[in-house]
Amino acid sequence: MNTGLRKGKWSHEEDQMLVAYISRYGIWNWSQMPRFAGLSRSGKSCRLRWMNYLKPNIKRGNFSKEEDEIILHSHSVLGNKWSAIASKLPGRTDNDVKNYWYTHLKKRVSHYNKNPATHEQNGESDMDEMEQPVNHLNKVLGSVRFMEWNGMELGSFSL
DNA sequence: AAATTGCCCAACCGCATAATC
DNA sequence: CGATTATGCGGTTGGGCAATT
Repeated sequence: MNTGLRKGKWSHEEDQMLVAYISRYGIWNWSQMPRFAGLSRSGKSCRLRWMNYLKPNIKRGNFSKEEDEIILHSHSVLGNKWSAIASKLPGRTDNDVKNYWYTHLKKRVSHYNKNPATHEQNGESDMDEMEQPVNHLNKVLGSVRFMEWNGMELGSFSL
């Protein structure tokens, strides 16, 4: 049964609508919000998009060596507790950590476990180009609007 | 130049837990 | 209280792009 809700990648316009709505009314109920915001999306989809992409202060760009260390160590202690691991990394989301783990870190683990002291010396890190953490919201909203939106009390959203 | 393979990650799904009725 | 509804989490994957053949 098709519910008529959109799925898949978020368009620029949808991003705008979600941010515009949340910036005005905050987060009160994910499952009801999309119809008030004029979005043909499930609440789940909206929440995910916000949490992983549109929410302020999300760090983008490559992970630092320090972040690698924290993830590798935390994972060795906690296992696949992505949310718990991400909470140790300001600005990183659980999804990002999970993706990064599977795509970049997992292959290092056997070596890391056997030889934690030396795992650093092979220059296997992906940190080379010093790339600027592009704020995607600038593309979405334009920097002026973004600033006034980002400047408002984020605490009132309860993240 | 075209086809194939590999890599990456945004977003999905199902389920567990928490909140609300 | 039990039932229903909302949120949060982790595993998984579709599809785009890059690299390779």
